[in-house]
Amino acid sequence: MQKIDTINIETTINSGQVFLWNKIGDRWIGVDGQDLLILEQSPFSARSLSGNTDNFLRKDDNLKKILSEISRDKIVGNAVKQSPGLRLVRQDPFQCYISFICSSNSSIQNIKSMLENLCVKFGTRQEFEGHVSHTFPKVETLANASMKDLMECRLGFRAKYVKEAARAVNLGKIDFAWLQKTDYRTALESLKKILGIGNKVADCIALFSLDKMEAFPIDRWTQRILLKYYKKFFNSVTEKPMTEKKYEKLHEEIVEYFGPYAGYSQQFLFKMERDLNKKNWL
DNA sequence: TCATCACCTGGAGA
DNA sequence: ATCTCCAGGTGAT
Repeated sequence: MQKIDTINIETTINSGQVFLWNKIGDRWIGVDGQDLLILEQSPFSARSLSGNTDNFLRKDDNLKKILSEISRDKIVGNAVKQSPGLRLVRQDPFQCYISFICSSNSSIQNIKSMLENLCVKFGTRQEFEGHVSHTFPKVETLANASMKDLMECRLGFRAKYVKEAARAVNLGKIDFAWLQKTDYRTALESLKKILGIGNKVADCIALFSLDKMEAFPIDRWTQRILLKYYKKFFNSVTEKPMTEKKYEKLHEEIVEYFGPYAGYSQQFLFKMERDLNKKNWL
């Protein structure tokens, strides 16, 4: 039985929050903004170019409190038991922002491929403990990238979204430090002004990089989960794609039901249902 | 406010 | 081989 604050790396990497990770031997190697991380399960070790891994691993979270709170819901409680060591990680906001813009109407493999292409074309080549990787592009680089280069990364119709989104950050219209400090609702409104960011993508960015624990991304999978296990609590949920208004209404009901750590609940539920359907991530 | 529909791309199944 | 459908959605009518 592992301690409550022991992270299970593979479970966490394969829970749908990150894309740029690869397992090489016993090591998980990942890109987080300008940083590279190497994680090993046993014996546990976490190392990075920057020297700081606590931030990424959310060492400041009170897991005991969070897990016990979200486990008050029986189904979430089972999901928590089913995926011991599953954690949220705190991602580089710009990478997270671009990643989920790229995620729209695409498959996991495809998203990963787009992001890898961006790193190779626009990132910095780095060597870390014998592994060669490319870091994520800097804001300015992506903001000034040509459409031709972006299209060569196979972004398809997302190329113009990525370009404009990067420009918005470069111009200061999007300020991640500020978004981190402000409240969930304000952060969401700000993000949704960007072309290519709707409710779902905004929620992913808010949860995975802006410390908004009440963010609860509702995608096709989450919707299925709500319909399957929580129909009587959220009677407005259907299998049809949701409109803007319905999404917001449902989210309010969700936070009311799941509480301030709804984002953590979502992570466990999502992982549970993906496993049930034998869907792997990376 | 809501329902349709198109959208780059690559992989899976018919 | 060729086609169709779909994948962690979103924007434009």
